[in-house]
This record gives sequence, C-alpha cells and structure tokens, in this order.
Amino acid sequence: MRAFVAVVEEGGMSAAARRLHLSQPALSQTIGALERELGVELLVRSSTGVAATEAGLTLLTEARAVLARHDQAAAAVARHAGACGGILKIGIPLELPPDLLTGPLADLAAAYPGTRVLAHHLSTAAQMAALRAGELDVGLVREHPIGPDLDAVQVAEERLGVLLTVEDAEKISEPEGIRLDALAGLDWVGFPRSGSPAWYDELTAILRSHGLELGPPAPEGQELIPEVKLAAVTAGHAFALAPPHWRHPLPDTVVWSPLAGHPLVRRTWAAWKADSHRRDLGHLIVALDRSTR
Amino acid sequence: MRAFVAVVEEGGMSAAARRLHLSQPALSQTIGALERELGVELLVRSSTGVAATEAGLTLLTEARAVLARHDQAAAAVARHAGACGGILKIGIPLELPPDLLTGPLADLAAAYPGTRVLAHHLSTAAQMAALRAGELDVGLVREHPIGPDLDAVQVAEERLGVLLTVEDAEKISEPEGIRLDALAGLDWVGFPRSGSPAWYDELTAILRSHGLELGPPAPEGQELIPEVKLAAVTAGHAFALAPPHWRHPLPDTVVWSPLAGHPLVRRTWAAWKADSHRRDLGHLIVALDRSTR
DNA sequence: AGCGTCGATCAGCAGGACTTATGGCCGCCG
DNA sequence: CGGCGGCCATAAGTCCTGCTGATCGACGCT
Repeated sequence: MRAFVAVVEEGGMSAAARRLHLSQPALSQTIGALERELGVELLVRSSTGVAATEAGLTLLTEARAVLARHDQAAAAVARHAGACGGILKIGIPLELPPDLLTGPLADLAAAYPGTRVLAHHLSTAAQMAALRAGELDVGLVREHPIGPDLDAVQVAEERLGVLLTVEDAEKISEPEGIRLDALAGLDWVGFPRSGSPAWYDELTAILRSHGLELGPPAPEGQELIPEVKLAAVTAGHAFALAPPHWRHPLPDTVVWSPLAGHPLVRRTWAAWKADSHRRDLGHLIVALDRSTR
Repeated sequence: MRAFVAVVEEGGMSAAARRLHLSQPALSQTIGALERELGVELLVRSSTGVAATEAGLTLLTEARAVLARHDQAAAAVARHAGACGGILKIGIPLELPPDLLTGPLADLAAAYPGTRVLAHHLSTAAQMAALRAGELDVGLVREHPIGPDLDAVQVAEERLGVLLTVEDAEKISEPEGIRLDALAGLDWVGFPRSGSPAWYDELTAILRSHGLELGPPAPEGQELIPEVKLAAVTAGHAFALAPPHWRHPLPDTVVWSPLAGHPLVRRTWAAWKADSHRRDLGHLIVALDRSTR
C-alpha cells in the first residue's frame, strides 16, 4: 500500500522506486501483485508514467487512511516503549562537515522518538574496532571498511584546501588556488598514521608525488584537534590541510585557500555492522544517504 | 498484526496457530519479530498461555482499528472490481453431503462478493481431467488425487449404509445394522468403474472379501443417479449403497439401513491445481477444511 | 533517425517464512 | 513426588517470496 501511494504521488514507478530506495522492477512487481490480489486494474501505464484508474483513486484514499492508522498505532506502541527505546551510539571523526548530521538526526528523532543518540569522538581506526566490538552502532569514518562484517555508504566528499599564514599564502597563491607543489619547503602538519592508515597512505602518496618532502609522521598519541593545527600553522613555515568549512572562523594571521585542481578529496563513510537489523539505525543511514544526493 | 490479535483473543499461541492454520513455531517467531520491531514486550509468556502487557493491550486496540480500516479499504476496492470478479468453477459429485457446501459458500460470498460460483456435476475422473485442463477450479472427488500437480484436503467422511426393499431388509436386519455378508445373493447396484477407479476398486474389494459375488461392472456411460438406484432396488433382489442422508426421502417400499461395524467409509476430498494462487479459492478451501473439524 | 525515459519481463540470488523435531517449563494427576 | 501432557522457545532444513541487474518494446523529444 505504501508503495502504491508513493507511485501515485510521484506519478511514475521509476520516480517512486527512487523514493522508496528500491529498484524499478521490484516496484513494478509489487504493484502488479497488488492488482492481482485485488483483482482490479489500479493504474494505466504509459510511457510517460502512470495514472490512477477509478479503482486506483479509491485505493489511494483508502490506503492513506490505513497507513495513517497504522502509523498512529506504531506511535502509540512506541510511546509505551518510552524510555527503553534503544541507545544509538555514533562515532564522530574530527572535522566533520558541520551540517551533515543535523538533518538526518532530526529526521531520526521524529521517526523514532524513543531512540537516544550518543556521540563519541574517535579516530577511524578506533571506530572500526568499536563497531566490530559492538561498542558503536554507526561510525563516520575516512576509509571504506574492509571485510564483509561491516557495511558502509559514502556520506560526504570534501575538497581539501590548505591553511597557511597570511605571508606564506601571499607568496604562492594563484588565481584558481594554490598549487600543491608550491607547498614544497613547508612542513606538513599531519596526523598520526594509526588513526586512519589507508587514508594517511593515500594522502601522503599524493603529497609526495607532488614533490613534497614530509617530515617524520606525527606521534601516535597526538590527535590533530583544530587548536593544534592552527597553532602549528601560526608558528609559521608550515601548512595544514582543511576542508572548506574552515574558511570562516580563523584568526587574522591564518587563511584557508583552495587547492588548484582539487587534488585532495577526503571522503567520509557511514559504517555499521552488516548483521545489525535495527530499524532506527537503518532509518538514520537512509537519511544520511539521501541528504548527500 | 492479525496474528497478534489472534494470539491475544485465543489466549495462547498454540490455539491461535491452529486458528490461523499455521504452526506454533511460525507464530512464535512472528510475534517475536513484531516485538523486536516495536522494541516492546507485548506478551508475558507462561506455561498456560500468554497475557498481554500494557503495551500489548495498546497494540490490541490499535491493531484492531488498523485491521478494520484495512478490511474496509479492501472492500471498497473490491466493490470497484465489481462484476469482473473471477468465476470459480466447482465440480460436484453425485450424493454430496447436503450441508457440506452451504456454510463455506456463504463464507466465500461474504469475503469475496465479486466471485461467482459455477457448479458442474462430474464424476471423480472427469473432475481430475477438468482440473488439469484448467476447466475447473476445485473438484469434490472420491479419491485422493495422485501427482504433485493437484493438492487436496479431505472434506467429508460418510459411513455408507444399504438401500433395500422392505421385505429384503426384514429378513436380514440385525439390531446394530446389516452385516455385509448377509447381502450375499443380492445384486449390487454399482456404478461404472471409470468414474472413480480407485474408489471402485477399494469398494468392490471390500464387498468381495465379505463373500459377495458382484455381477458385471455397470456399463461405462451410465451414471448412477438416485432415480436409477432406487428403481433398481425397488425391482427387488438388489441392494445399493448410500450415505446416511438417504434415510429420509424414500418411498415406502425401500429402506436405508446402516451397516454393522461400518465397513464401508466413503471419503470426499476437495482437489485443486497446486499452482493456483487464487485468493478466493484458498478461502473456500480453508472454509471447507475448517467446517469438517 | 537517434536518443532518453518509461514500464514490463527475465534469470539469478538472498533472506524470510514456514515446516518438523526437539528441549525447557509448569500444572495436573496418580 | 515422579510421570504426563499442555504450553512456549529454539534449532535445522526447505521452499518461496522479493529484490536486483540486465534487457526489451514503446513512446516522446530533439
């Protein structure tokens, strides 16, 4: 019924299939089965989409009523579940795009009022471990997890720029941004490799291929929190990488500049245990996935 | 939801499973899944059955509302289907127990107002052929069909008695009924073997094992309609087999008597194409099956 | 005519739903 | 108090539904 309502509202199967997050053939079959079950033609198909027949219009209003009643029932029972609704533990990386979570979390809270969200700041590697140990429900990580036990979808993609002191920036900036090889000679303010090995290796490989000599890796324990980054850059003769949303709240001595040609793209994935079947988690994932379209 | 309502109404899973025509584990799993999905304990299990929790009671009323709305929707659309509801062709044997079909057919008409029922009088063999040819939707037959293409459930069981002239009956009747071997010397008013070979063979084997000598089989074309039976018996020195409901409307010259020990039991099955998925047919079968409990 | 989109159909696959068989638990009765 | 019979949960196995990706014919648009 939900599928049927979606099809009529979207005016076509393909559009509805996208909205329902399933394939067009599946939806076609579902509607066909519904018609067979009811023994009525519900839709007239054309190459431009579908239109409801008289019976289809009847079902549309009836189905909306049924679904409304159904949702109401679910809400009533969920209210009973009350405080004991599950706790959803989310892992958060440093420098998360600021508006990535707001929409999906609001969405989640509306759909599953019983679910409490708990966020932990953790490195990618720590999140993977926590996920596998069941200490985390979703992780936002900087590399696609490997192995069949974790599933993931990409939820963000940021074209990194550089943070430089004003005087360094003036020397090497060009109209379309800073060229990566122009950074040669400056120290890279890096992060410890153990936090996210695959991403670290990808990043350093690109830097090296542009002629940059990287100093020794950052010490293992040290997290690259924004203050550390800024302090290091301010001290001079160093650069740090940062996504565009760093542009705004910076001291006067440091500026953010884009990189010419965007050679560095940082991706973020949402990862979760493949065998998790939590409804609220699924809802959040779908919301995250949808918000990136 | 329907399952949950049934469980609460029946006061236990096993009872509800019987009502829903599925196994107890299946229902147990279904309810378990519902609880997981809603994240609430709905029932408290005990060794005597189940009781609804507070959340369960909430769901009970809500679910009833949803189901009512759902049924209403189905009815509204079915009304649209109107006259074009399918035609259900039923095969009927001779001497069908008179009240076998009334209840289930009324039930069917209520649930599927669009379905028209068409009955055909056919022998068992003819019904099997018609079923396989798709000319019949259900058959009421006297032998269990063989082969995986037809499914069947038993829907009736009749202890056959005998029809005799009054004078013959007086000679051999005993308090608990007529003994089969006492019929030796009388002619059997039989039916053509081709109409139902397996049943014919079973029947004649039992008769012969009681010392009866059977004349030549009835001619192939001839159907044993009640009038023929009666005429043959009235002519004297012959007996015919008949189920108990023949007791009443008989001429004064012929009587129906039970057989001592009920050696002859005639069973009737409802048979249908195993690959048929018609909802109305399924409903009828279930109703027939239920009415025989 | 060529392309893009729409919906239907096909084959293949995975997960769900049902089944039977079994085990633990409790109330009942000898 | 032990055996018995009901209840429900779990386990293992089978089957079928529902989904996907690929492909097809149909129509509209350029």
